[in-house]
Amino acid sequence: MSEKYNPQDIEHKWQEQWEADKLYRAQVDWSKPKHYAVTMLPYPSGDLHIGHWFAMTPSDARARYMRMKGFNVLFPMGFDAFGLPAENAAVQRNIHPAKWTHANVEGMRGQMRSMGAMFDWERETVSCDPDYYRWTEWFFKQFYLNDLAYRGEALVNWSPTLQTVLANEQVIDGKDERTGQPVIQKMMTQWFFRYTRYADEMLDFSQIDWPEPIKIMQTNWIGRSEGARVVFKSEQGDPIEIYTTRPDTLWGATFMVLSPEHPLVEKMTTDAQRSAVEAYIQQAASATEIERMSEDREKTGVFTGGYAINPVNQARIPVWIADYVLITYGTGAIMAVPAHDQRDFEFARKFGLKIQVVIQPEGGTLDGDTMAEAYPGVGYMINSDLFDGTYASEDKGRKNPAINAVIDWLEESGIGREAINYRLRDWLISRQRYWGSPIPIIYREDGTMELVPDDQLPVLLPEDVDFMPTGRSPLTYHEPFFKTADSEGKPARRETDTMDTFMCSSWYWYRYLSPGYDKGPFDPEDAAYWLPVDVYTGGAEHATMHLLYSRWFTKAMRDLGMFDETMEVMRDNDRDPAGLFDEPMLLLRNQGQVLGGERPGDFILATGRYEGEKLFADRVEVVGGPNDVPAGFDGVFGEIVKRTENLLTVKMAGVNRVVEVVPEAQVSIPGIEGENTVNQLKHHLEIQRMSKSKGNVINPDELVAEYGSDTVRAYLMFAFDWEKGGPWDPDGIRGPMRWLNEVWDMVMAGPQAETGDPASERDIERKVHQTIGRVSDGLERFSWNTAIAALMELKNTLRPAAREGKIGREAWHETMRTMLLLMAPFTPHIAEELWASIGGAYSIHQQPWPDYDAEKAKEERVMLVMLVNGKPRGETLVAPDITEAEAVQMALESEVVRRFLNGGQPKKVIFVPARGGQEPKVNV
RNA sequence: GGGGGAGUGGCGGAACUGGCAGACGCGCAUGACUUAGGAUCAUGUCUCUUACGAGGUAAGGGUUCGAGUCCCUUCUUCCCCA
Repeated sequence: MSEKYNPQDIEHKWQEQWEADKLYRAQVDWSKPKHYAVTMLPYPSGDLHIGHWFAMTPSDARARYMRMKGFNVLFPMGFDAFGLPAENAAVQRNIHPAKWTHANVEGMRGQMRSMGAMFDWERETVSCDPDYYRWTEWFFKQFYLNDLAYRGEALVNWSPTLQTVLANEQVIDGKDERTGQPVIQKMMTQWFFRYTRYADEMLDFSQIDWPEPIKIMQTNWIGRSEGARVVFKSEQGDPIEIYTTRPDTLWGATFMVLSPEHPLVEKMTTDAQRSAVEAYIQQAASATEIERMSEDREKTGVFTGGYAINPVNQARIPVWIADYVLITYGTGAIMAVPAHDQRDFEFARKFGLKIQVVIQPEGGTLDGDTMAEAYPGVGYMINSDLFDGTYASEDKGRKNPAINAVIDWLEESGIGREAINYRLRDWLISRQRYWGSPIPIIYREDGTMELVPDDQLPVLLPEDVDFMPTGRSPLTYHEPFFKTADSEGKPARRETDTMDTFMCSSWYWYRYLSPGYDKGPFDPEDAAYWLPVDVYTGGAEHATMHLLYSRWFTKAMRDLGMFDETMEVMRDNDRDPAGLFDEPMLLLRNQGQVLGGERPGDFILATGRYEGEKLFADRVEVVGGPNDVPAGFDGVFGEIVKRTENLLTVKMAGVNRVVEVVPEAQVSIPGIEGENTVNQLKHHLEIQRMSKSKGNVINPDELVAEYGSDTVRAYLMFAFDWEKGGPWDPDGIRGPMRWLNEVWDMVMAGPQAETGDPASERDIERKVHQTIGRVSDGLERFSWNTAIAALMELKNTLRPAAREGKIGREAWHETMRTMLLLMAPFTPHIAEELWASIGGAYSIHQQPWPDYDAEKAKEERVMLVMLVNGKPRGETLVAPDITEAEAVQMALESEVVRRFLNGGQPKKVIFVPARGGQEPKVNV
């Protein structure tokens, strides 16, 4: 027996060899078909965790497979390097974000090399490098020059104590995460991209193969609705435009509701109502939009004292303000039709407003005074002048006869017009942070603004900055940065907001193509060959953000002519560019998350009132462990094993106890100053999801040191449903470890006989071809676990046969060669080493993928399964291509079937022919 | 609150268009070899039943010759908006 399998001896060796030979450098080669595979680039948090391996190594396996299939494969890697954690580190540890980030990039790049992936490191891009963000800024300029970027008003999180804007992540439960100070919602001027311009096009997925849930989520996120815009007038004559999806209910509008932020509120408010209105506006400012959209919430609102005229029937209706109307959706004002809209109904009931029925269900007698809930359904229009009797179906938009007729009439009479509305809002890209790409804008003394000229790009982030622990961006108090001059040399102020990091990640796969190129974001010569991205892999959590921004970006680039040159080069090379620049990635697949394994939960002390076994806790304290329980403590204490909302399951003396944390409970969490809330407790107790702060990290470096990279790769691809992910099980890795050990021993042992047993060799050949089919299919379908299961099965078949000398020298070599080729994408190092040991030519990764031969894979005899009423009753050996007539006859004549039919006649006879590796079946 | 998933042995999971549920692996059990075993090898491993057989894919209902797969109701759970 040869030496034992020791991954440490071979993995590093081959990684260096591949690197030295530039084995994975991808070069444009028009004579070969290309394959551009991208996996989402990581944020350089400092530590590569198992989740990165889970996302990247299967993508690598597939890229390797495509290469063996004959494609010229580009598989690059980079870092999404701007973002808040670097700034937090700067405040907490007094390290400059750039330094922190680059150190992390260094470290992670090194860790990533141990994956043995075929990343082309010469194409690495790091989004915080000036060489990269120069082009992020350039994109901003192009969007601005083409009316895709503009300045507008938006609600932001404003801290009155700190006098600064906070990012959403910095706000928890309406308070600043760090200081616990209250945060209010305030309208401020921000930069936007015209996201909704491509809303309709983004609803069209016909050109891309993306997972169905992603398409549904994006569709709902865009939220297209059809309806009408109608102009009401205040009694003073000011127009108040509203948007409605139900213009057929206009006659039932008995009041109007404006968002508290609506510009007309002040003018409409009467003196008598002024103080109430102002108090309400202040109260509304402290609620977040998510809270305001919640339908369960008790409706609140205040009468302005003003009235408006309903343009369809001249009715004088009161105007209210309420926080369930959002300034950022539609027009910030609604007509309220309480009879047919549930939220309006609840509002009207609460404040005693009139409810007027205008859609009557067939044969029904709805009455506004007595109805218990809004009736949004089907019926005939009533109390609607000339439209009385028009049928309102359940269809939306123009398909509904009532809506259709009313829209026509609104347009004829000039009261309103047909309109499409989107839930999607424009993309707010301003961030009040330091560590992001600067916005290349200068504000001049006269109030106008100008763009920073191209030859001055990038606007560099200053390095000599101090971070104050307030959450305020240092750019706002760094004079050398913001004090500048305009094109005429007059004093001017530079924009101190930076761009959303989603901007950086919306175009990085273009930069990979030519990372050093300085005449544009990418070189058309490279782009013409590689684009578009053929396969994109990453987490589904990016469904409505990154993946939608990316589509918008590509469409905008296309319309601004940024691909024109690329298309020219394509045509020069006889490649038709039609439709290739409408979408960034043709095929998308998502992996799930690998969760941390078991770990000790947080230990808490809780006291309060008992109801049976359950404790309603009004005081909860997070402590280090059992040693921190005060003597004589009489509440519930123990480890939290589970948390659902504010229900905690606490393991106390081996018994699980349920603790409900009441909303006003007094909570204390070490490390978070001031008075803590239930929400912070919830936040703190995210016990499952893996992250460094939660202490249940699986460190891939340690696993690699113990088992080797190939085993870790194989385990990650084998033990999970890739799309689902799941908790890490430290024991399961033994399976793949044994597999590789046994493969190693088997190959190293060499052939045990000069000539083998012909029948066994035929069986082996069949198994090999079945395996080629199954492994290829698994790789095509992103079903790594079934592919590896097939390889394990092959090993299980080969090993005893080889050991017993049933495979002759020649067949043995042929079989092992094929098996190693099939393993190469998954476990590249051991495949290379064993390949070399049996005399294969370097490198196995440059060999063609084995051909599948269906004839060789075919079984000679298969079981015919005979079922009665869907239950298997018997089986018999037949030829795989048995005809229906033969099979049916065989079944009907068989003893088992006759016995189960019990002399009766079959209701129906169904024959299912053999297909896809399954046996033929007869059901009677 | 809204949106999207997922519930299959002790565990991870398989079952591609409805067609023998539990492939492959972990764990476990029994035996073998060992000074030893967290090594290796062999066999077994959904439940009930002596057997014939019956039941079984979160719960309940439906469609079908046939349902883990399709439809309806309920429950649980994870993710995203955060």
